[in-house]
Amino acid sequence: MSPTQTRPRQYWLLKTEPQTFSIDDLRRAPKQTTPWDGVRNYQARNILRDAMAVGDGVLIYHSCAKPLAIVGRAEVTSDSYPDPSQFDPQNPYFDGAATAQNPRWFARDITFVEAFKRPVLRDVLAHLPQCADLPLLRRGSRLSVQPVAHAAWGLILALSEG
DNA sequence: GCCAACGTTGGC
DNA sequence: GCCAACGTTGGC
Repeated sequence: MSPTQTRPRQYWLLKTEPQTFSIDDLRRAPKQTTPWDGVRNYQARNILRDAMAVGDGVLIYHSCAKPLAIVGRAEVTSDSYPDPSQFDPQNPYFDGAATAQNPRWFARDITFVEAFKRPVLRDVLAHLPQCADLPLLRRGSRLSVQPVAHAAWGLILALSEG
């Protein structure tokens, strides 16, 4: 946690395909922490780089999964830093246009907080007025790093507790 | 596996 | 700067 946090805590949602990286992978990661890297969309990049802050809350959503659901919670635990994968030619996320002086893509560390006892299903979210503004539920939305309003955050946590 | 929606690329 | 083509995402 930053001792100099200067704004109210904000909330975010991160999409991940569990066959690639799941909430259990995060739980079992060293220090229960992972770099959230490989993001190659400018809008998502901007959120990652500029909008997030240490201490912010993060919901983890499993896409391409059964069931589609928010499955747990994490916390932002680092400032943004250049995503190392953009510099590695062996990495699928390599970007030849990026340089150390002028990185294009950014990452942050996130740390496991809990796996929901009751994952909050997409089908349920879709019926909640408090969640109507979630980009997640917008038709055709592909944003993998997105904001979550306070009301939605509170409701989702309440639902996760049953 | 399908395909709609979206973002990016590149020719002009 | 337009826009068609293409690749990717991600629910269904």
